[in-house]
Amino acid sequence: MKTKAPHDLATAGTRERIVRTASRLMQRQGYEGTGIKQISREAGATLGSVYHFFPGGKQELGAAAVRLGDEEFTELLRETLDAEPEPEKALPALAASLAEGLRDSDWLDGCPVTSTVVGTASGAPGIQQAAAEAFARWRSVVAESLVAAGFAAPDAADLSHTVIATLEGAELASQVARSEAPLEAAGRHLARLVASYR
Amino acid sequence: MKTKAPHDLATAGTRERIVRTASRLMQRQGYEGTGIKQISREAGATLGSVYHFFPGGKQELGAAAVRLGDEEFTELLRETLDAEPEPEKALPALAASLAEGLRDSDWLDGCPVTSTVVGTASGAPGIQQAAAEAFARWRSVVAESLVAAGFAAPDAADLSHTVIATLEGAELASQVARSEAPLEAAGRHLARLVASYR
DNA sequence: GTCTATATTGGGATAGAC
DNA sequence: GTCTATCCCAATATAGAC
Repeated sequence: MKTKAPHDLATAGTRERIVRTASRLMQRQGYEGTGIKQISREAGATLGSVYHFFPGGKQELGAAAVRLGDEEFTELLRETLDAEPEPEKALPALAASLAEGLRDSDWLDGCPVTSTVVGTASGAPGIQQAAAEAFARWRSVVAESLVAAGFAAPDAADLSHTVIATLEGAELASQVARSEAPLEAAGRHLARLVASYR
Repeated sequence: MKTKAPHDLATAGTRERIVRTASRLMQRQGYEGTGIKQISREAGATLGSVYHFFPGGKQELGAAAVRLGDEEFTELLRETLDAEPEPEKALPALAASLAEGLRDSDWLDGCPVTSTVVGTASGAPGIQQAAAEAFARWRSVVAESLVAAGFAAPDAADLSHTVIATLEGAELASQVARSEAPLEAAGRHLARLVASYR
């Protein structure tokens, strides 16, 4: 098994510092709006190191950044859904978590996967695929949680589509409006929708 | 009253050709991924004409592109909601319209407002504000339609948040997954959610 | 209003010493 | 693995003739 990743940037290895910096910058500025030179500078690495670890250049780095965002949100999903076995309570808590992250960053930090993949559909298949895998993984985490809470498997699979889509859309709407209202409504309405399948 | 805009690019004036081309390109490539030279070339205008009509440069043009996307989706919303007075039927129809647009463009044309605004939050306040106004307008169109269908005004205002957020998120999820499934589920679940407030 | 030419900056990417 | 220097090109924006 590989060495576990340290959680703070200071003690992380070069490769990991680069990926985390790329993910954070692309989350705020998008893929096209983020330069490799800026990433290397803010990660405290040289341009040579970036191309050493990512010979595929910016696209390979973007795909790695999306995969990191995938892992992070997967973890948040699992934690929140495990902490509260009733989805009717876990879903509003999840929406509140997202709202907190947005507000604490002054509405700058939305979904890192969405920010990175939007606008790259045409010319970066690796990034598009990494994002598709992220969405699919999140859905399966939600679906498993619903099944564990006693929902029928087909209902759970179906609902997982809308849970992820609604959270994504509400996070975007909250960011644009600079208001927690869309995420608050989303959490409440998702709980109500799920409850209607009991 | 001003002259009505022609609906095909060929007979449109220069300024309008530029805005429409910018909107279409930014929808596919994002704001940062789209160059002014590409816009001028594909619009059949010279660079000088672009800066003549948009002295504020790319940011002013981006804001105009977002406003055009706002108008277009507002129109689709009004048409669909007026054609079917029952929201339980209109909402799935709306989702199906979005899915059709995505599939017909080979999953390239998502929401032009979202594509353009994502990744510009930090440094382009005009674009961010135009997007905020678009989301607010769409919400109010949905809320008015729900009130007309007999829903209580507070419920309608509240639901309008989730209707827009879910459609946006599902359109994004469908685009990334290259599948109509997220939008199909969204339309069905929104109808069910709205029905629960009857 | 339209066009061409150009100034200037920064982008991604590479080479090769260490 | 790290670092510096550099190539090449595209980006936004401007100037000024017509």
